[in-house]
Amino acid sequence: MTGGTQTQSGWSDWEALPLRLGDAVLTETLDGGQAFRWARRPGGIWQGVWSGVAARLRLDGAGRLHASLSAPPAPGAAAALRRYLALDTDFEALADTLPRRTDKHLAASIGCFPGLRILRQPFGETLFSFLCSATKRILQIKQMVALVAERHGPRLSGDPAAGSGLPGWEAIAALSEADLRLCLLGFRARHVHGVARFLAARPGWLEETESLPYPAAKERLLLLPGVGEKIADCVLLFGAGRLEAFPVDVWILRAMADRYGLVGWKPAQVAHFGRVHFGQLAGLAQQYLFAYERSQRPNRRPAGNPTPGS
DNA sequence: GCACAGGTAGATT
DNA sequence: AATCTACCTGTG
Repeated sequence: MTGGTQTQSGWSDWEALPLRLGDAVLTETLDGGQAFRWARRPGGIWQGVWSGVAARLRLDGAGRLHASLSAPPAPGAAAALRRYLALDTDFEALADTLPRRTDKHLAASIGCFPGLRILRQPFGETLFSFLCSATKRILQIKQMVALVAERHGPRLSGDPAAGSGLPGWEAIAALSEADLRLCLLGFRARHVHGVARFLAARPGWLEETESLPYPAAKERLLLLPGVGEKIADCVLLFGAGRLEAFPVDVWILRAMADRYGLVGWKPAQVAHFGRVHFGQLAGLAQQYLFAYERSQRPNRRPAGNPTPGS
């Protein structure tokens, strides 16, 4: 180890990124259910890990985003951060092409989260994360994923507080279903284990899937155990930048029923409506609607809470 | 103590 | 083809 403040602290100097956004929007982007490996630390610093890179993000008083990487940085870490944050994509301009002039609710949702981004996470890690997501809250998904990383993933260099990366699919394939259950995955362990074996038998399958056009890529993801329509679309939206992917979950079903009058519509019907109504960037629209809906009723049960005494 | 959680898959009608 | 259910388990 040579001297210098960077290696002493374990983190590189803060560097400004070409991004301005509000604190609530940053929180929604990093911790709103796209990614599950970010934690807010004292001082409003977000720390996250993906594909062997550990990064810290914070906003300055003017709302500009600043980043610091674990030191010594992994090769290509700076480029990995730009890709992860999709800095080459102008989401505000894209949001402007959504039908916000004719869709009041969409306009309101965009207005609530100006600058909301779709992350471009590693494909394989996104698949793993969303296999863990079935009927779990974000906090619990984060706990499961963190346990798998701590127990079975590679320790990152630099600051010990940088944590561990997720194990790759080859490493997951070496785990038993019981190992995964010990990480609180529950019945999801069988799905993760099944996917790991599937991928182990097909080298290059995942990479090829990521490179295919959206319909073909989705068709292939649906072959995986534990991957249905919703998870396939989440993996393609958050892990492959396919902004046409339109995941339909309980929040979107609620939004469509309450805001668009689509009461009683099935997920497949809502998915079709989304594609037609929102177009090629339906996934971006979905993220605004999702964020808005969660902000309206955070952590609340459906109305009609039964009274225990009756 | 008990329903619920950003679902999926297999059984049943 | 549409609807019902089991699957795990930490939180509220």
